[in-house]
Amino acid sequence: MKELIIAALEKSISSLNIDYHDQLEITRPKQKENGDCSCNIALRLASIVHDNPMLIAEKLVANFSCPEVKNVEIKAPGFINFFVAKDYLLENLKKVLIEKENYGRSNIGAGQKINIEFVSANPTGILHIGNARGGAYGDSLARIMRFCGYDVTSEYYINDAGNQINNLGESIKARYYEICGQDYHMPENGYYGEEIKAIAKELYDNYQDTYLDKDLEFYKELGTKKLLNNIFTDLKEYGINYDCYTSEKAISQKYDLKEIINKLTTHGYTYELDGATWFKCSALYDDKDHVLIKEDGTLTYLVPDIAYHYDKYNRGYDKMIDIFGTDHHGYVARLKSSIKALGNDPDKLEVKLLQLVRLIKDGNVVKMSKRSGKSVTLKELIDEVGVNAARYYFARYSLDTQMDFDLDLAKSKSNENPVYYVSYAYARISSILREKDITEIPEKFATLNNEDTYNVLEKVYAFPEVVKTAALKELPHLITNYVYELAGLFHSYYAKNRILTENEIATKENILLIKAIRQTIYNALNLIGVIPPEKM
RNA sequence: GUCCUCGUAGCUCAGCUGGAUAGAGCAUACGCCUUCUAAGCGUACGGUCAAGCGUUCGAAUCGCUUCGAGGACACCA
Repeated sequence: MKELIIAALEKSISSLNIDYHDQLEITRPKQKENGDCSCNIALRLASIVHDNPMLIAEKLVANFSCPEVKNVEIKAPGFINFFVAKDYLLENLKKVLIEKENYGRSNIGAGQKINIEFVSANPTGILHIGNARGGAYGDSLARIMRFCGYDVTSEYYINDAGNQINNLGESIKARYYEICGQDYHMPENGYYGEEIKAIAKELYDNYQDTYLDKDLEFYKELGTKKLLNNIFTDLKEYGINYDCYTSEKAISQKYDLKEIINKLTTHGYTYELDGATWFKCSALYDDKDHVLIKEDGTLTYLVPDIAYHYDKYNRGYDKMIDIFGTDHHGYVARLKSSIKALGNDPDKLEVKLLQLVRLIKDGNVVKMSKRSGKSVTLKELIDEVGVNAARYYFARYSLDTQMDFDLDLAKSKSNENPVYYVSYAYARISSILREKDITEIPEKFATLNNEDTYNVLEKVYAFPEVVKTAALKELPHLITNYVYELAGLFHSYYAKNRILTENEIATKENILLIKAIRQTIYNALNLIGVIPPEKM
C-alpha cells in the first residue's frame, strides 16, 4: 500500500520538475480523521523550492493518481492525507490464514551472519533477576532476527577460569571443611550463596569427610560443573537454548594467549612499565591503558576476553552483538580497542548495555549482591510468576530504562502484568474456536465491513512491519507494545460484536477473522518466548 | 573529579533518524454480565515531557548549560 502511494507521489513530484530523491516518508496518522496514510513531503519541499507548503501540496495532489486511493486531503500546515480502499485488509486476512505461523516472516536479514551473546554469567552463583532481563532481551532479539531472515547464532561465554573460579573453589572447600567440623577460612572475595553451601553439603552427604584431602582443582571443577548445570537448567526452563557455548578454558587451549599479546606488540600497542605489560588502548578508544601481564607474570582477565573476541571475528560474523550490564560499560572501550589493534573492524561489534534492575520489596529498594548471595534468583522468579509473565515483563521495557522490579507485585499475579491481558485474548478466541472452527478460505469476504473489524484488521496488517522495525532497531519491546494493542482491539471488538450468529456466512467470516487475530498474537508472543494458554 | 546511561500523568512505562490535539496500564470515580471467558468493555479524572537557552515552518525528540537519579573509572573479573 505504502509502496503504491510512494510511487505515485514520486511521479507527481517529477512531473513538477522538482529535484528530490530522498526516501519519501509515509506515516500512519494518530488521528483517524487524518487518513490511513499521510505524507509530509510538501513541508520538506517548502524549504527546497521556497514556496508555501500548502500550495506545493495542492500541486502535488493535482498531479497525483493512484487507483487504490479513494480520497486525498490536504491539511495545514501541509500534510497530504490519503484515504484508502479497505480491500487490502481483507486480502491480508487471507494471507495470515494461509501463512499461519510464518505470517510476519521476512528476509530483510538476507542471511547475514549475526552473533548474539547474552547472559554469560560467571559460574560462581545462581542466575539472578538482572540475568533474567538480559536473557529475555537477548533471546527475544535472536528470535526476532531469525524471523527476519538473519542467520543468528546465540552464544553463552563461560568464564570457567581465572581468579573468580579460584575463589569459588576455595569457597566450596571452606564450606565443606565447615560441615566436616574442620577449620577453614573463606577467601577474601569468597562466595556466600546458599548454592555454594548446597554443593558442599551434597559432597558431604555422598562421601562424608573422605574428600578432605582433595586439592583446589577438584573443588573448582566440581563447583563449575554444578553451577553451570544450574544455570543452563534455569535458562532452559526460561525458554532459552543457546546455539553455541564457548568457554574461557577452551579459548586458552585454542589460542596461545602470549601469541595474542605478541600480535598486539607487533602492531605497537603494548609497553612495559613497573614490571607489567600494558595495553596501549588509550591510543585507540579508551581513556586509560590497562595491564595485560601482571608483575607476577599472570595474565589479567582482559587477555582471554581479547582472545575470545578475536575468535568470534575469526568465525566470520557480519555483526556481533554483546549484551552487558551497564556496570561493564567501561569495558567496551578496551574491547573495541583490542579488536582494532588486532586489525579487525570494531564497528562489527555492537555492545548493548542494559540498565540494572532495581528490586523493590515491601516498598523498599533491595541492594543486590552476588557475593553475599543476597538477590532474587531467576529460578525463584519463574516459580513465583511463571515463565510467560517473567519473559513478557522483561521484554516490555527498553534496555535503557532503569527499571524497578516490584517483587510483591509480580508475585500477586495481578493485572499489572499485561501478559494476562494478551493471553486472555488468545484464550477467548481459542474458546470460541472450540465451539466452531472453519478452515476453508473464501474467495471474497462479504460481511467483514464494520469499523471495529477494520480497526483490528489494520493492526493485524501492521504486524510484519512491526517485526521488521523491531529487528532493525533491535528493540524487542516493540513486539510487546504491538501485541498488547492488538489484544486491546480484539477485546474491544469482542465486546461489541458477536462472533457466532444466525447468519452462516457472517459466522464463518467472523471465525476466520478471529483465527487470524489469534495467529498473529501467537506469532508475536512466540518472538518473545511466551506461549499463550488455550484456556484461562 | 572525569566519562557513560537516564529524567514523560500520583505509580510503572511507551512515544525519540523532528510532524498534526504527547499515549497506555495501574491507582481513583462512575456505568456495563438472561447470549461465544467480566483476567473484559465503556466514560471521566490526571501533563510546565526535570529546568533554561539555542537550531527551524515545526522540538518530548537535535545541540549546549544547569539540576536530579543510577553506573563506570584496579597489576579483581
